[in-house]
Amino acid sequence: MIETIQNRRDYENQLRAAGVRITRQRQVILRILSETEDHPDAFEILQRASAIDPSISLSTVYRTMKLLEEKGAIQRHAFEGGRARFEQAAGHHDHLIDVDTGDVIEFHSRKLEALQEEIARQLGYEIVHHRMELYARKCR
Amino acid sequence: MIETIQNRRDYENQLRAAGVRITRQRQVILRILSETEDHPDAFEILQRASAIDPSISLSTVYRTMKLLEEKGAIQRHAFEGGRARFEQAAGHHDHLIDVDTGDVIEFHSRKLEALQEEIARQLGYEIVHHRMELYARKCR
DNA sequence: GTAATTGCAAACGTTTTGCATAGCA
DNA sequence: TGCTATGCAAAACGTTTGCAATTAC
Repeated sequence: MIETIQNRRDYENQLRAAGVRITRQRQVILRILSETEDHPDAFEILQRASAIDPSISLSTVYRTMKLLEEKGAIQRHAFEGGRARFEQAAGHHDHLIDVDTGDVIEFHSRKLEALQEEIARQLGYEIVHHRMELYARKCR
Repeated sequence: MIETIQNRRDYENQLRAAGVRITRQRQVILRILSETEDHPDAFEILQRASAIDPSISLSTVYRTMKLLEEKGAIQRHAFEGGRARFEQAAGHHDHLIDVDTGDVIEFHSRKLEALQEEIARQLGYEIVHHRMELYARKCR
C-alpha cells in the first residue's frame, strides 16, 4: 500500500518500488496529482496534462487512475452528477460539497467515525469502508 | 412535496393533485414502487412492470423516475457500481451495503444527523441533503 | 530484447432524447 | 380538442478495451 504522498518524487519512487514503470505520461499525471488541491475528474486531469504534454490520451488518464487506485495512491469518488473525481489518498476524510459552486471541502471527525462503527456493529457488521457526503449551502 | 406514501392510491392521488397525469404505465410503476421493499434499478423496475404490462418501455421507466424524483416521491441512489437505484422517499434514512451480497440495510440515527449538522455549521454551511453509506461485511 | 504501456478508434453500459403516434383530461 | 406521455431507435455520456506501434527497463 502506497503511503501518503507529498510530492512527485515520492510518488515515483514508491511506485517504482512497487514494480510500476514510470513512463513519460505517468510522470506528468503524477506531477499533476501531487500539485493539485482539488478533486479533478479524468477530463480535467487530461486538460492539465495536455498543457504539459499534448500527446497524452484520455485512455492513459483512465488507465493510470485505475492503476493508482489499485496501488492505493489515489481515491476515486462518485459525487452526485456524472463523472468520477480523483484525489490523493491522504489520510481518510469526508466531503462537504457546496451545492451552489461545486466546491469540495474536506473534513474529518473521529466522533463521526466512532458512531458509524457503533451503528454497523449493532447491525452485526464490520465496516469495510464508508462514504459520507454533505451537500450544503453557505450560511448567510 | 409529496409526502410519505404507503400505497398506490396515495401515490396516484397526490400526484394527480400535483397536476400529474396518471397514465396506465405510471399506474403500474407506482404500484411496483409502493409494493417493493428493496432498492431496484431501472432495469429491475422494467422487468417487474413488464410482468404486468409488457408494453412498458425503459424510457418510460426513466422518465417516470425523473418525474417522481422531481416531485419528491422517490429518491435516487448511486451506490458504488453502475446503475442508479430507486426507493420511495419515506422518512430519511441511510444505507449499509453488504459488500459480499449487495444487500442494502436501511438505518437511521438521530445522533448521526445531529453530528452532521454540527460539522456543517462549524464549516459555515447548512446541510441541503446528505449521503452516507457504510460498506460492510457481516461479523462472524 | 521483451514485456508493459501507449494512442487511437471502436465498444461498452447506462441514461437521455427526437420524433411520430397514442391517449389522458 | 389540445397537450402530454409514450415507444422506438438513435444519440449521448463516461468509461473501458482490442490492437498494432512504441517504449521502459
